[in-house]
Amino acid sequence: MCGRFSLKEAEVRKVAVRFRATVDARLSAEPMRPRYNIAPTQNVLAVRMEGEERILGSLKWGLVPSWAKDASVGNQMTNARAETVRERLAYRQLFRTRRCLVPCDAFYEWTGERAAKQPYAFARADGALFAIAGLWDAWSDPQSGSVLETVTLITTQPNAMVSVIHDRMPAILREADEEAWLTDTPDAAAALLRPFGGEMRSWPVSRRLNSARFDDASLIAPVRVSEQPELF
DNA sequence: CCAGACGTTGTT
DNA sequence: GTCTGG
DNA sequence: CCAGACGTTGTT
DNA sequence: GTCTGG
Repeated sequence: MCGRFSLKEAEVRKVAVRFRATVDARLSAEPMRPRYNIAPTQNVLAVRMEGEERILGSLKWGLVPSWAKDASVGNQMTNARAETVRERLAYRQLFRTRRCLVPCDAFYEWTGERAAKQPYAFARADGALFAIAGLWDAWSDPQSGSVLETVTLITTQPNAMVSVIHDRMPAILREADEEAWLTDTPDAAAALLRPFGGEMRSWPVSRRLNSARFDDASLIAPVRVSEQPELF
């Protein structure tokens, strides 16, 4: 699945250039830092269409559908399966109208038992930014009236490299397909949700990554699995 | 018609 | 075992 | 995704 | 909000 990822690029402006997007006015005030351990419930950057324009903004990871009675359902909706996303009632409509791109430079998958969960990082071979396919929605809090914008990340079958570690991976779009994901028909968009075919590399990383309260550069450094100390 | 659901992962 | 929080 | 909590009463 | 099941 896709339950953690990194985005080391802290310059929102640079991310916006890569995705040919305009920075959302609400983002300018938010200071950014490099992120190595982005977890569900946290805010992530996302590119959405607003009319003819791509807007780079911030969404909370964990979809809260517009019809939800309260925001807690978002905890259970961090991912949507590519194989069924067009059937599922909670996602069907969003697939037609609210697709987005989530910028990322590595994602993590785990192997092993609960007592010794070992994470691995996966990145493009060239280290470049890429986009995970997402769906977003806006939810109005009936109490306060404030609007919460949220996102879910689509998962698909693993490619050869990821399948060694895990049986799911995020739906990564080729750069050439990003425009179609944002603007083309649902049928055309659905055809883009395939296991990533580009060259990737992977390496084991620190088990400190397991705890979402850690977030520093050491988390993405390669480790030797056999030499990791007990940490919890 | 109304009521009730609307999700994924991993683990067993 | 299952849910919540990060 | 994983980690950590999972509870109430009364008193400070 | 929208769909499914009864």
